[in-house]
Amino acid sequence: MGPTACGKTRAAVELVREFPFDIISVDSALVYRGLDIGSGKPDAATRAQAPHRLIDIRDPAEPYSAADFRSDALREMNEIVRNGRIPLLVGGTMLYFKALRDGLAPMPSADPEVRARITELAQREGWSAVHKRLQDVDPQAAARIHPNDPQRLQRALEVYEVSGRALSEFHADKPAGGAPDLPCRLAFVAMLPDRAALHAAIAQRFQQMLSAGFVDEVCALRARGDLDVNTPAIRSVGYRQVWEFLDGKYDYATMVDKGIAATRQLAKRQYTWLRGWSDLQEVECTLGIEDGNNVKNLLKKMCLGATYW
RNA sequence: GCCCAGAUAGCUCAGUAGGUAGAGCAGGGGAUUGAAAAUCCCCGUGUCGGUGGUUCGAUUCCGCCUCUGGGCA
Repeated sequence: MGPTACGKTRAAVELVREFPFDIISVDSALVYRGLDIGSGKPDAATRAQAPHRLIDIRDPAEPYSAADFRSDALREMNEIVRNGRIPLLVGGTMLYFKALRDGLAPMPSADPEVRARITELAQREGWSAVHKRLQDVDPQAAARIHPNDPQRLQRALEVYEVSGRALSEFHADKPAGGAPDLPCRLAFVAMLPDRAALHAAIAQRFQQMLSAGFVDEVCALRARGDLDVNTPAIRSVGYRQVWEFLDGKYDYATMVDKGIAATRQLAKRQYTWLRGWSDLQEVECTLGIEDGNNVKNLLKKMCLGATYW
């Protein structure tokens, strides 16, 4: 695990050379075909050397969710374990890691029609109306979810509309102690570089993406005609800013600044997740080529000291 | 060289009829159950360009200086 641009892929590629690991990507943007440059997707040569599962498994117009990830990842993990190998989950989407570790309460999945109805209500009467309605059907969720948080309000009301049952009840159903369906034990290792150093790496990488044709990649996605800035895939860091630049919302220099800032903000949220993560092994991360070795050495130590596998 | 307009938070700027100032963005902290690279919450002391003067008190008014735009030569 680690924030964006910390060198997870590079380290993973080194690990598969030495350990019997098969890589599973834990990344909500890499699942989309056609989001290559701007998502930092490992290139063909890298993937030939170190195959990644759960990359390019969705069209950008299709939704993907933490629940989808969980079932996909479990399927892949089972197969890898059956082959006598070890799953190496690599990525920065911390909710996916959490969903995998703790499980998710069994609940109805997203329903586009219900969502559209709730959005319509919000447009007509404001999100406070949605919050009020939620207060009637699920006071517990209404108390927990901030009235300004449209995404969570919508989801909570959606669950009720679809099932007639409160989101909070579904949550309460989930047995504490989590996920008995994992095919192996999980060990969490994080790369957490110095923040200022990461910021420099983020800026450099964004420029590299632009040199590599990021804007053209977004042009190609726009040319399809069925995507817009509200599509989850296009809301990804960088894609949204390039898209809005191409819309003429701001100039190129502003796009670069906003893209880099959005990436830093993503990294910040990833740090927040990881600071609170229990049983986390932190590996020394200097953003250099030696990081792969640092991870290797840590894993060897963990093998000696505990029975992780 | 002359005239005009600026100079206030990291950036863009607002403001103070004279009582030492606040927005947006950036940044920091946090939350996170089928959109999560998403969505949301909380956090604002800074020689108010420098220096003299007027004043009980100046970032605010006045003079000079410096710098930055724009105009005229």
